[in-house]
Amino acid sequence: MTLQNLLKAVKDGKGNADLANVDDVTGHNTSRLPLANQVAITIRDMIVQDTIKPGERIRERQLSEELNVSRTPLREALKILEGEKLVALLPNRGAVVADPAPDEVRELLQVLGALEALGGRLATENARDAEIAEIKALHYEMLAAYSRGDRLAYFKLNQQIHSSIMNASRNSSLIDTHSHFNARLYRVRYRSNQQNARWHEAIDEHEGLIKALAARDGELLAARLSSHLGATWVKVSKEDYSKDSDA
Amino acid sequence: MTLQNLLKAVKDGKGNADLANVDDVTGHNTSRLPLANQVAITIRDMIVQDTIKPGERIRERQLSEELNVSRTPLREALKILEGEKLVALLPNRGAVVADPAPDEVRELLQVLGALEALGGRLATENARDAEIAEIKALHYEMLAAYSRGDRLAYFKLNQQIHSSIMNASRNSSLIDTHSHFNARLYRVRYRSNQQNARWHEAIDEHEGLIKALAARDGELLAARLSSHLGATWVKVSKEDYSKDSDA
DNA sequence: TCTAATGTTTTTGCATACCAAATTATTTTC
DNA sequence: GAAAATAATTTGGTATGCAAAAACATTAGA
Repeated sequence: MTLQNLLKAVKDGKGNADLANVDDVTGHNTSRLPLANQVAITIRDMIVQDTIKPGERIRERQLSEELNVSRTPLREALKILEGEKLVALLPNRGAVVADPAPDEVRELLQVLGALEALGGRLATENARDAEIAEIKALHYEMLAAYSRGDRLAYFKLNQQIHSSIMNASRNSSLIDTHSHFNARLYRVRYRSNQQNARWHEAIDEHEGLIKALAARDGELLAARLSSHLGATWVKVSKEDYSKDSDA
Repeated sequence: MTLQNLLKAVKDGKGNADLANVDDVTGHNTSRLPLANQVAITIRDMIVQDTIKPGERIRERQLSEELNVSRTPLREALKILEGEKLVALLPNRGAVVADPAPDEVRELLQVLGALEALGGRLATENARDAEIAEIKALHYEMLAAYSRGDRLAYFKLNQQIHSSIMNASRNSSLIDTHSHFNARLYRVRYRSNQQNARWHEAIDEHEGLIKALAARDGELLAARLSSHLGATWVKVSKEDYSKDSDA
């Protein structure tokens, strides 16, 4: 894409066409966000979706040309992502996509477990019946995906269920932090989902989650959520950590 | 501080004297960090220590002159702090120091409680005996401060105890996130500490914490930590939320 | 006197250009 | 083929310019 197009697009008033200028992952409209934040969203998506791979360098001049923004907002975006630990900024050596070591993944899963436990507890207090019904519905859809062997659909529904539980907690700081940690772990869990052979244990665990939620048993749900994440670590840690692709 | 001093200090070669160029709050040497990060540390300290007050506007030209940095790294710093929710960046209106509503404080305390609960549990597993002994020692110092009616010393020791427990968890992601939330709540808790009349309940609670830690009873410590934070909310929520000073 | 409309000044958001220092790539030398 | 010297690139930071938005001041009008 040339500068000309860009200028035109920009003049047209609604932002930069190279930055999917409509919605981000969470469905929010981003076109009126500061450019740096839009850029951050774009890069974040690239990282989470494995478009740029862990350890890969991000060259700011190059990327700024690809996205048709100047270095200034791009550098700001990188600072944002550094704060989210999705990139590491090495002094004088620029940005690389974060590549959490197994130990760090274990740590992150522990924290995520604690966050989800709290979220679960709060959800049993605050969720509306309709929300619980919807989560149940997602659960059945997930079972359907499982039954079909559709790992991708399974994975996405699984994520959706967990997010929905968090949303039902009504604690926006918690929701935020959770999605933050989730982003850092997304790739690892995606890969784990593709490789893992012990699918139906996870299904059983999920069954238990839904029951605890339906019964509005906060303690039980909290306990199950955090042990669920513990089990995730067991799976992840047993996997082949060597490089490969397929996103 | 004048521009002149600044220029001189900068010329002297080792960085910017207005950015306390040696150590930050956590005792780390910052002089080789990127300027934006140094600036972020400086502003963070100003916010936490109430040098700039909640709701106050941060004018980037003015502040960049005061700190003797250009607008670019300052803007990057603000993006960092926005990610930490210590400042809010309003489009076309710049930065204001975050001013969490009571509801948000409640949310944050819940999350902090969950984080500390996890930290406590892990600490009972991972702390060395010497660490526990040190935490006990801090506890007694805190009692001394209580006995003297020295609220400031009490407060700082209290913070230190909680941080020490988190450090003993050996989970660096957790430690990070905790200190992050702690920063957001620092001001509120400081004020609460100054105003609160029910000092000795807190002392009792602390007594319980230390016992649970010494006994390496993870569940108990976790439970007590999170209810301790719950009690903090009860205190905070009852306080006078209107403006005033004294930091 | 308060409100509203208008004009002026300030600030923000972003681009561009420039440069030193550090890093990386390439060549030369042994 | 490794090491050293050299060249090319990249980063980190400054400075500057400028359009658009917001804040502020001023004046006019009910």
